[in-house]
Amino acid sequence: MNSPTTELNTTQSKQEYVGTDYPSSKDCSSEKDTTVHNGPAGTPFWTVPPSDASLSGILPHPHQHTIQPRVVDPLSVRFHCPCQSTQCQMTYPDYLLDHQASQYHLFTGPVPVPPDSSHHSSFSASWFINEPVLCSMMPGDLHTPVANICVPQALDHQQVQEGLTEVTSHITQPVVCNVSGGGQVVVVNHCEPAPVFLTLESAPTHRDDGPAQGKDMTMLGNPSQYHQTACPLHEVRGQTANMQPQALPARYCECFANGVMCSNCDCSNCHNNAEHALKRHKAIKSCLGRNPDAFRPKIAGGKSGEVKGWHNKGCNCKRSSCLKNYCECYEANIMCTSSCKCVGCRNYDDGSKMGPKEKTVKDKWPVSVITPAVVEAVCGCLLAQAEEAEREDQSPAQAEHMVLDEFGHCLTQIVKAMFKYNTY
DNA sequence: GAGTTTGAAACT
DNA sequence: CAGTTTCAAACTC
Repeated sequence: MNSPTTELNTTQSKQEYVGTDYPSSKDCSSEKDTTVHNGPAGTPFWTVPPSDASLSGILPHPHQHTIQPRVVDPLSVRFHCPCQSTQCQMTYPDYLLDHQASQYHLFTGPVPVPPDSSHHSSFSASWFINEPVLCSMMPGDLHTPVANICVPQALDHQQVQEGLTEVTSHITQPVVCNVSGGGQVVVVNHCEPAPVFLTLESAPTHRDDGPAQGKDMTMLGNPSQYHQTACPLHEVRGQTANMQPQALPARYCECFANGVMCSNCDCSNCHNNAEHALKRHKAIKSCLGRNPDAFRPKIAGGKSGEVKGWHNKGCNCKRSSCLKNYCECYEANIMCTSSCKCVGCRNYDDGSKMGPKEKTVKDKWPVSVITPAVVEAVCGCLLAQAEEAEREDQSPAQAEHMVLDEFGHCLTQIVKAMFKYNTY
């Protein structure tokens, strides 16, 4: 089974924080935020209305579009929004996203554009996917926020290109991006309390340094999700202190693998830092060339509810029965699925966990997609549809029809997702 | 803390 | 794609 991706949004809401004004530890899945924050230049950070607790790709919403990628570059895919509506604020024609995906769904709420923001229009978009979203922009279009990144005008072309390439190389998880009119770029991780800051100078040495000052396009990922501690001592194989390596270590460094630069690590002769941005970029490119999923989180989905997610590739354990932390599935506290190629697996739910003989892959634990989050999302969809019917002054019968139609869409998506995950 | 086991990732 | 190598983390003592 391929990586079980989903078009279902199981994340219930989005939070947007400006600067350091974010909670220290909150489960974003429980958050609802419909307020409008003021950005540094008085530009509002628009948040998405609560009806966004929706299943992506389900709502026939005027601001929701399925964007089909068109390959432009090995590192990026250009997306074209089909929306021609003036109501939709996606006024930027192109979206450069993660090349790994074949299809993304972009959902935007009605975003009012301040009258003075012809260039730096506030733009809020939530990528309802459990896939990495890599944002980039079009060369030569420096002033146009693309895929929710706003580039300060002070940057020269090369900076922008290099910087954004860095950005595209490191956002390896779903993010909600905000665009400010003042030049500060704030990318808010969908389920992390701390924003992921894009800055324009060399990276702060520690994430706690707070928001960067808007000079460096180096991506400072929030490492907490994938990297709780600094990466351990590692040295590039075959590389001595005197040697200039051709590329960064393409493996074994957790920071690098997670798409973040080393910070406060015990690395020896580390090149995974802003100082070696070019080499780092080359290494990233090289890695992606070999393996497009190289910077993809291993564990996807399952932000809330009983199902914690799934392993994108599946484990390959042979001797641990998938009951030790050697097993990535077990370590992530998830059960093995048909994606796994493990031998003698006992990491499945048969009620006893004592299965003496290996089950076939199809007997293994099926990934449930009907999590509480999904249920809630469906309810949100139905409610949004009812509200829309009300706004449009539809008759009760017509409103009922719209809601039922929406429910049918939701069910279709759920069934699709179930087949996608479980490969029955 | 040292040595062993294990499995992911890179490499061939 | 399969086998091998390398590595770091998990585990054991």
